[in-house]
Amino acid sequence: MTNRLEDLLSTLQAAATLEDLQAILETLRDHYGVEHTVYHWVNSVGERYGAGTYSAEWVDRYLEKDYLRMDPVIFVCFQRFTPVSWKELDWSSKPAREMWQDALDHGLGNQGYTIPIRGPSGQFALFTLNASLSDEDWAQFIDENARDLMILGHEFNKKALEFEQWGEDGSVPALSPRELASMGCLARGMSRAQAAAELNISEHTLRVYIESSRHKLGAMNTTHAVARALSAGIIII
Amino acid sequence: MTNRLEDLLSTLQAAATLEDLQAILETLRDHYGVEHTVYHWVNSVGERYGAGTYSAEWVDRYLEKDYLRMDPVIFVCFQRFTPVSWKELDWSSKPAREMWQDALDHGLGNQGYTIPIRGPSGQFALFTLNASLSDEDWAQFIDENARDLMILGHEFNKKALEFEQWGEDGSVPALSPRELASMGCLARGMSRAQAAAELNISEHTLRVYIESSRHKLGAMNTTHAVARALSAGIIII
DNA sequence: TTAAAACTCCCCATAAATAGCGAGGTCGCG
DNA sequence: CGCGACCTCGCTATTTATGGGGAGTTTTAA
Repeated sequence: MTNRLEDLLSTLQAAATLEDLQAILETLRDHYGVEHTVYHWVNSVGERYGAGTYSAEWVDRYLEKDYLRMDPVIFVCFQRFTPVSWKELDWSSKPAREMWQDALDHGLGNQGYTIPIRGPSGQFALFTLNASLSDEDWAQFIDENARDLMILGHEFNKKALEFEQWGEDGSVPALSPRELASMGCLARGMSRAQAAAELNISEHTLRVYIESSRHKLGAMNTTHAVARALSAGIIII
Repeated sequence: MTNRLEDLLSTLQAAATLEDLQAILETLRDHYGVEHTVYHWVNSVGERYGAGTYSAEWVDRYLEKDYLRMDPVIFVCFQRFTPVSWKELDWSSKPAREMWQDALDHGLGNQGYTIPIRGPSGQFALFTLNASLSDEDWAQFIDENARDLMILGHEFNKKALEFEQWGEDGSVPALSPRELASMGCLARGMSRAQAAAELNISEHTLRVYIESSRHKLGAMNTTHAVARALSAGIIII
C-alpha cells in the first residue's frame, strides 16, 4: 500500500500538465476502489481549475445550477482546517438536499471525504474522494488512509500552484521600508492624516509613499495598492 | 521511527493546553536530535500564540527588535505553499544578516526548516525545526522526515485552532453576495463608478453595499474593509 | 405567513483622495 | 565622485469618497 503511494507520488512529482493530474486521479480512483477522485481549485467566482473523475454531465450541471454557492461541502471546508466526511454535514436545507439527490442521480456514491487545502494569497482547493460504501466501511477506510490522502492532496495542490505559477515567480515589486509602513497603516484602517501622524511625517510625504507604492504595484488607486500588497504577502494585517 | 511518530501524534491528539504542546515540542526536539522545535502562529502585530524550545531571551529579543518584519523565513513562507530550508533564503540584506548573527548568538543552530500552514480566515502558522548540522546531513534529514514533519505541523495547527476556537464562532462576518462582489471589484482596483457599471447597479446602490460591508467588517474606511475581507479570505484577488 | 434580510434607487453637503507642479538632503553602490 | 534611490516638505485644483437622510421591491428564512 505504502509502496503504491510512493509510486503515485513520484508520478505526481513528474506531472507537467493538467492531463497528467487527470490520469493520476484516475489511477488513484482505481487504486482505492472508490467511485471518484477529484482535485479542484475554488474561488469566489467559480471553478478556476480542476481535474477529476466526475462525469462531464455532472460538472456541467454543477456549474450550471450554481451548486458551488449552496454546496455544504464547500461551505464547511471553507471554515475548517480538518477534512470532512460528507455524512457529518448538514444536508437539511432544501437546496442542499436537491443537490445531493442530483449528485446521486449523476453517478456519485453515497460517501464522500473532502480535504481543504490552502495556499498563499487566499488560494483554496479541495481534494475529494467519493465512494459507495456502508458508513462503517467508509469510516474504516478513512481511518486507514487519512494521512496518505492529506499528503496526496497537498502534492496535487503543489502541482496546481506550479502550473499556475502562483506567487512563486518573484514578480512582486520591492517596496521601500517607508512605503511598506505606509501601506501597512492604510491596511489597518488609518486615514492619511492618522498614518502620517503614526509615521511622524507630514501628510504630503505620506502621499508620496502611497503614490510610489501605487506605481510600483501597478495599482489604480490606494485601495487597489493595499489589496495587492496584502495579496502579495508583503504586508500583513 | 514511525512508531515513535504515532506515539507523538497520539499524545498530540490528547493535548489540552498550550503547556502540553510545549512538552510535546520538547520531546520532539529530543527525538529528532535537533536544537529547536517551534510552532507559532503569526500575524503582523506580533506573536499571537506559540510554543517551542527557543530560549525566552531569544523570543523577547525577536519581538523587541521587531524581527517579525524583516525575517526572511516569515516573508518567504507567507508567499509559498511548500516548506523552506533556511539556507535557500536570501540573507543578503543587512537587517536579515544582523538577525541571523543575533540568532546564532542566542543558541540557534545553523540549519532550519520551516513549514507554512494555513487555516480558515487567513490564519497562518509556522512549524519550524532548527539544528546544527552540515548542509548534506541536513538535506538528508529533511528528505527522510519531510512527510512526517508536515503531518506533525498540521496536527499542531489543528490543536492550536481548537484552543483558540478560530472560525467556529463566526468571528468572520458573513457578507452578502453583492457585498462580496462589491469588495471584490474594489480589491481589483475599480473605482466606484467602474464597479457599479460592472455589477450593473447604480453607484449609490454600490455605496450601500460598501457601507454595509464596512460596518459588518468593523472597518474604518473602504480600504480597511477590503483589507480585512482579503485578510479573512472571504474575497480573493 | 410574517418578519428579517437583501437588493435597488435618489439627493445633498462635507471630507478625503488624486494629479500636477515644485525643492532639497542623505545614503549606498560602482 | 556622481548617479540613483530613498526620505522629507510645500502649494493648488480637481475628482472622488463618505456620511446623513429616506423609500420602495424581492428573496429568504423562521
